[in-house]
Amino acid sequence: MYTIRDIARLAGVSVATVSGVLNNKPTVKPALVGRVKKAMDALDYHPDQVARSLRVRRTLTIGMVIADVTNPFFTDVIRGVEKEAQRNGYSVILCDSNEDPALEQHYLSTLFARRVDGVLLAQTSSSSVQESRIHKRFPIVLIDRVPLGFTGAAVITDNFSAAYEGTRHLIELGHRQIAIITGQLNLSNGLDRFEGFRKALQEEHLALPDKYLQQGNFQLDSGYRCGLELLRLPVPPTAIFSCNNKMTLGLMRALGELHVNCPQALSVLGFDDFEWSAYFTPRLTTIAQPTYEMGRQAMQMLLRMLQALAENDGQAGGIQETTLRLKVELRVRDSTAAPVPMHDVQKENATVEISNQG
Amino acid sequence: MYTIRDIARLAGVSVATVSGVLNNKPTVKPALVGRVKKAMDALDYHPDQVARSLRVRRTLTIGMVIADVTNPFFTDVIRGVEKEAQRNGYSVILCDSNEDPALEQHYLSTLFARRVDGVLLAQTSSSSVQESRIHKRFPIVLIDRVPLGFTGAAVITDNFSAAYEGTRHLIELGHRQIAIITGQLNLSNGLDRFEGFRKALQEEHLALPDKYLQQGNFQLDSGYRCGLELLRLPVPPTAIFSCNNKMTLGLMRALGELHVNCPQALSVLGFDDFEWSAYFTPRLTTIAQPTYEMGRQAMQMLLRMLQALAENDGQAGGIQETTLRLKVELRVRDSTAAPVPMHDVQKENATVEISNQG
DNA sequence: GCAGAATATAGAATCGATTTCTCTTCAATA
DNA sequence: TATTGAAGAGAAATCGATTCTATATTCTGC
Repeated sequence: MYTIRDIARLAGVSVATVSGVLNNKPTVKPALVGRVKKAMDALDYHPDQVARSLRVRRTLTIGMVIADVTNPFFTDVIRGVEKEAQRNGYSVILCDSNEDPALEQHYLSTLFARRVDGVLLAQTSSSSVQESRIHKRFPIVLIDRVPLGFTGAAVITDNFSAAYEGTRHLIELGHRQIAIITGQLNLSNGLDRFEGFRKALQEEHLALPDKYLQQGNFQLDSGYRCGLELLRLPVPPTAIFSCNNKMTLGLMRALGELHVNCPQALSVLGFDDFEWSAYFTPRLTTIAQPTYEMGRQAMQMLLRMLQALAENDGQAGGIQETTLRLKVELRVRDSTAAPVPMHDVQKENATVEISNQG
Repeated sequence: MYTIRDIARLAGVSVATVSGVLNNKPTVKPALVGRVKKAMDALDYHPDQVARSLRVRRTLTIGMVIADVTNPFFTDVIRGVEKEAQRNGYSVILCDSNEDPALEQHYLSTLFARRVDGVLLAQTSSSSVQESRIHKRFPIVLIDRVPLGFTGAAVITDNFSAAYEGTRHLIELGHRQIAIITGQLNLSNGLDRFEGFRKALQEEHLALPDKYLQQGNFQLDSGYRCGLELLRLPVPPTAIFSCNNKMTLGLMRALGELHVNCPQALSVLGFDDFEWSAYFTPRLTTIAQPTYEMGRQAMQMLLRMLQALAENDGQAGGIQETTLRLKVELRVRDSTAAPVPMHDVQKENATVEISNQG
């Protein structure tokens, strides 16, 4: 393993000159640049970023802490982050907190010890980032979820409007008995979706019976359980709004098991689009978040914060970044349709019974 | 930001003692350990891993280069890697090569410059790792794909047996006209799956018409295109073996568009299981790779290599790691069934024509 | 051709940890 | 009491870059 001194010796120049070449300093004479580069090629020299990081106090590395790499929502976000990071010479240390606040804390400490320049965080509990101690360590951009009332650096989607528009879609199809399967309500993504839903119902003076409000936890299993609950009600809803991709899958499973036809007997609207939404039977109507774009924007915001820090020589100041709220897109496919009048539904159910026995 | 000297001063000990405490050296007296720890707590001191890495020439960081974070196969592998890495104090720098050999090369260079201790690599082209230059830089464990004839450090699945068993399943159901949609054949995963398929056919003296062999590229679109191709043949197959998850989705889309009933008119067997295989209509019969376990095993293999290197003081030697080939599991669900006798199929096709027009 | 400014380069200090070396202190043992 | 050894203080070297300072060199204008 060669060092900058080996290169300097071979090229017959000083280490400062080699460093100048490495950092494209304009003061180095072209003739020397050539000699130095030739020496670097000859020894297949690659400067040690660790040493460089120690000296310049920048690692060109950021940490990304997410709740679940397995969720296609996050993988698309990762793609956007990675792309933008790579374009700017940054590497990304990925940490999967697995929805565990303790593990999340542990990862944040590790990232700090490794002196990452900044962090992108999809927090699992609202408490962890409240601590200003953590914010003092490095710039943080929140993704997808923010604590209630948070207005700082973050990239999220306009969950309220999204849920509102989605629910309007169901109402406009003629649905009056609409149920919801929510996620956790202590973070913005869960709560705002519910509030948007509720507002749409209220505007139309539609009731939301207690039984029609099922609280899940964004996991597949909760969608399944809440789905069974709803479908077995004496008066089941004619449409269900499921607040994320995994719960929608669980819900579809419940439909399948109870042989409930979708969309004839029940319309399903799911939050989060994903590559295979369009391959389901029926093709799912979803609310698509601009996942890739969220990743890109979050990384760009973090880069701006890092730049500002560098320019102000470590002092906070300059333009403060504020929460960026991206628009979503309603993708109407085949899982939502006008409700069938009540007696028709009962006929439908009768048919289902027969096919159950057959 | 405090340094080890600040701690030493505050605790009234030497820096060597603080270092001893940090590294759990048994020579430091318990009383001093307490005093040092109190000082560290008081200043919220977190030792600089960058400085440490420079000195001890280990970063406790590994690189992971994969072809597509968006593929659930890889995200499950990542989970396994992350878990095992975290348990051993390692961090993971994730790089998504996006199936681009040039980008893969770029990432390998970056990882080297950052002095990662080792690399896990799902290579996109067989050429890149052949270069011994790269292997000299750091230990590498290949995942999922190896160059043909490779026997070094790698964790893959037994693709040959998997494809063989899967094809046997189709044959035992009574299928005689079986087609395949393969991936690229220049890497082990693509080729071995095809070979296993071919062997099963040969044993039963079943023909493989040229038209029944469709070469895709592991992307969704190719599964769709190859699927259309197969379904429009004058004599379409009664069963199709699709060699990865994305192509299976594309194939299912082709089925849907042509209104081909699965499994009545056509059986589909897909390589790769994923969380939502069981939520399709029909539920997909798949060959499930132990993805999480692959990640775990690969990380463990890399850790063993690192340990061996440390013990031999940087000299290669000791036990050489060899390719680990994990078993797969055939998950029979509803997309495969016995073929319908020919005249029934024609009836079926007739129905299809009608419903096409309707 | 030369003073003085501008600039290229050499040499040394630096980042913050680990580690080595010398030397002191104190306790246990013969 | 003398001897041995352990624990750790204190100072300095080290990892491999960057960067500051001082020196050497080139350039400009008269």
